[in-house]
Amino acid sequence: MGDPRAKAALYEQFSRIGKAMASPKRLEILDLLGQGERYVEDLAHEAQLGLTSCSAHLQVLHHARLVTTRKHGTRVYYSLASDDVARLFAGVRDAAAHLLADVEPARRAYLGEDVELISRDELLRRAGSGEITVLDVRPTAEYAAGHIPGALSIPLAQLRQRLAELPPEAEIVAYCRGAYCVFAHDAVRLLRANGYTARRLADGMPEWRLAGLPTATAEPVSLQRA
Amino acid sequence: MGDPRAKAALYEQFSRIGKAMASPKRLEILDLLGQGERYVEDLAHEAQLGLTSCSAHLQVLHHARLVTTRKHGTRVYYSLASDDVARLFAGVRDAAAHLLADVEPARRAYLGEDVELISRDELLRRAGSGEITVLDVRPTAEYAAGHIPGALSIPLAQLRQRLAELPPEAEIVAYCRGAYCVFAHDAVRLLRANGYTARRLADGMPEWRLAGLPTATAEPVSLQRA
DNA sequence: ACAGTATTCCATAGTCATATGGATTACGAG
DNA sequence: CTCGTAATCCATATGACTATGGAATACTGT
Repeated sequence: MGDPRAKAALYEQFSRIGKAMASPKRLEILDLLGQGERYVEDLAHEAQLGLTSCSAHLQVLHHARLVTTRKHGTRVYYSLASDDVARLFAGVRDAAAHLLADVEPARRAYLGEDVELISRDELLRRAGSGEITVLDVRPTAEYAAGHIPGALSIPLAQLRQRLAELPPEAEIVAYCRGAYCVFAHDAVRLLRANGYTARRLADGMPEWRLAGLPTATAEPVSLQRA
Repeated sequence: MGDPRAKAALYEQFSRIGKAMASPKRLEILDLLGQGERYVEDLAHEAQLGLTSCSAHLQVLHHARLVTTRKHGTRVYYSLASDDVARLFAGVRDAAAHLLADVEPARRAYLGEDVELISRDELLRRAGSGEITVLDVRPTAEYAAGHIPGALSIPLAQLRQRLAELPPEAEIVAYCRGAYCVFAHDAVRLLRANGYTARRLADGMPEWRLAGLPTATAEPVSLQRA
């Protein structure tokens, strides 16, 4: 049946991927990197980690080759090694959602009440007619790194002050990092409270990209940096 | 940006799946369960684990809901919770193969020289014509749990004594548990050394099933149990 | 009810993972 | 060349994971 030590060595290699995804903080980092490259301090802040812990987690991900690095000036920018990694993260996240009963209460506790959804397919069907305004509520840097073509960029933090930029009659579809990101949830609730017709795209930018749909980069349609 | 504790709790849930796949032995168990249900002692023997360690690993997998149990008599049979789990394992394994340079040498060390391949597509194209004999070289229990319709069952351990059962002129396609299983490799090498034309199906039973292709169960075409 | 077997539970020892603070390295600006 | 900043390296304390042997539990067959 073959050399047991060689077999163990092979599964040992496979497990490097599993080990890299065995920490909640590392999964959070992978999720963030799915939006585009980021440098260490930024990731540490966003994932609520100490700088050294964050760096250590990034080393683990790098050792498992899930991320690549690029040096620019004094900063080190990390990105996902490939779309396979984004798919892998999505697989783990969705498997958890299907298999673990505790995910649903945790999701509700974090995201709050459900808001009305629209699927990617429906959005694509109705997008051409001009009756829908697509709104990207992520930070501008993530919008710049890749967004749905034609989407407006208003980060959630600025949305309340910039409601006037939205066409009052159109139906608004807000999207963000994904189904487990608060931004679009909060945005839809804010918009509806202000009389808009608004729904949330069922998933976020990474899924859009993985579905092979076109994306646009750079030059925000709107102004930036609050 | 939402409650950090709630966010941590959510990613904590996701990481339960990652933690379950963070051990080489547990991945080996998942791979085995992809062939069909198995009881604890059998798994312990096949994965070269002590009984209690194996049971403990199975508890971890069960706690992450990757496996389900069925009691029959004094035995507990474990199976994968769903095809999603088989897909998830395949994703981790294939990600490792793509991302980690150390996988290829480990594969060669375990499986030996490469043997000639045939893809699922080519097999399907040429299967109807009768020029190909499909040979399942896994243990009979795994054949019984699900095999390619029309495949002959000759477990690798019996192949040398039962060469006469194979049509001498036909081209033989051997398959087993998957691309990282020794059985089909050894079978093809044995067949070629005995003058047969033989190739290995590029992947195994789980991939066949996940591709939505038909499977047959029970009643081996050939006799059994050496 | 009793003996036998499969599995799980429990306690333990050794190893590995995580977070953190201080020192070190690498780079760019002046 | 020197200073300031970003990131990594190093040492350490704490907590988690793994394998294993012995005890306890659950079920079958007689």
